[in-house]
Amino acid sequence: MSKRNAILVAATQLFSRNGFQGTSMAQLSRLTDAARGTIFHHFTNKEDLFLNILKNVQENILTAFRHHKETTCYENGMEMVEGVVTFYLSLAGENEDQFLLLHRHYPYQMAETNPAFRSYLEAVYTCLLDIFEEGISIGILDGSVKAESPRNTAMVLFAMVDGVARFNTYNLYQAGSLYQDLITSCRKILAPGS
Amino acid sequence: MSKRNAILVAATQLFSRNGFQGTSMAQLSRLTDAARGTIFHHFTNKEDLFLNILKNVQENILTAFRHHKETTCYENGMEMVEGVVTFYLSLAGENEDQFLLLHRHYPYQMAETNPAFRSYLEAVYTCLLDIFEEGISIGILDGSVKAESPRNTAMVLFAMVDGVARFNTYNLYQAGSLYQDLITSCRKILAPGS
DNA sequence: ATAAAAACCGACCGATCATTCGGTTGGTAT
DNA sequence: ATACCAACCGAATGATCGGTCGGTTTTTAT
Repeated sequence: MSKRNAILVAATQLFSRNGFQGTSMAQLSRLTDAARGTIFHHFTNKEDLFLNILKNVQENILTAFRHHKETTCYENGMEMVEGVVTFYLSLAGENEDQFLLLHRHYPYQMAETNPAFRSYLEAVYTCLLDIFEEGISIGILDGSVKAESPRNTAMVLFAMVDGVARFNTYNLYQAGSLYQDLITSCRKILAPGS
Repeated sequence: MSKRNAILVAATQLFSRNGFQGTSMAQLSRLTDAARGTIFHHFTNKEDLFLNILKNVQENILTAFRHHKETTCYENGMEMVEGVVTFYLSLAGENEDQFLLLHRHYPYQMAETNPAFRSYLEAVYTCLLDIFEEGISIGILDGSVKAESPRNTAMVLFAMVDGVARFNTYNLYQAGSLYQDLITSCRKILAPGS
């Protein structure tokens, strides 16, 4: 792995666990065995490093979902939504650092003033909401789902799934066993009335 | 208002908007017209200041819900849950800074090592989940709600409500009009099958 | 083999950080 | 009037911060 990549990986870990402002370039230098000057050779400044991490996160998530969509097919819309929810949770489990980064408030704070941050974040959430919405819309056509506004229902659904995932990162309760309840709630939200 | 209180209010604003590590005592001193020494007269250090803020947040939320419970009564469990959801959203709207603080990751990071932080956060979420669970349990008894595990259903429900509230703070989309969809989803999750 | 380019290094810089401390002020009890 | 104490102040401190720069090593292309 190139040193530039090693820096990105280590910085993702540090930024997600200790926060952007809670991470010093000295820490990052120690963790990567790269001199501080080397880090600034690859990235113009600390913020640029963070932006590149966010770019990685965005590409990773978009690629993963594109691949998921191409390699799986479902009987109907309801099954597709359920599959997407399951895939989202497993992806969040495999890439803990990247998702923890998205669960911190700092990226969204940056997005208020820096359009580059905003566009990466928008890309992530637009992608996620689009997939949820697509499953819902398909489900409405094939009769497996009933929803008034597919977009709004997708938002509420995603808020629920992401909320459960985030609740786990709080480490206040062991909420890991909520998967079944989550899926059940999804089905109830989408199910057409008998 | 006492200077100590003014410091607490201003610090809540700064910590929630710029983060704990993104706020300097110099900033806080400027915003409160209090010398830096004065802040350290009232609070032993920056972390102790943050802990006192979290204590305020906890007391505020617990008091608000206790008052809400004492002054309102509902026809059945389903109505109670719906009322609690509505009250939670309005409370979050009135105390933006306090809830934004809870939506940042830093308090939970502190809770990993500092038991005082952990106990305040646990108190908040235990209170919230208890109220959701109570509504669900009452609803099961009066027939307005059906749920397998009241506690787990309460968690999923709360994750959904809080997830929507948080989504608004991202300022990526205008998700403010999700209230109706949220309530609808709540009812669908809890509704007994015809 | 050689030259150009890219990667890498760490001492150094000015700014800023949380915290300390010696001292002043204003109110209150005696 | 005196003594006391909590509230308040701001200059000083040492550590740490992000970032720079001149120079060395490694890689690549010719």
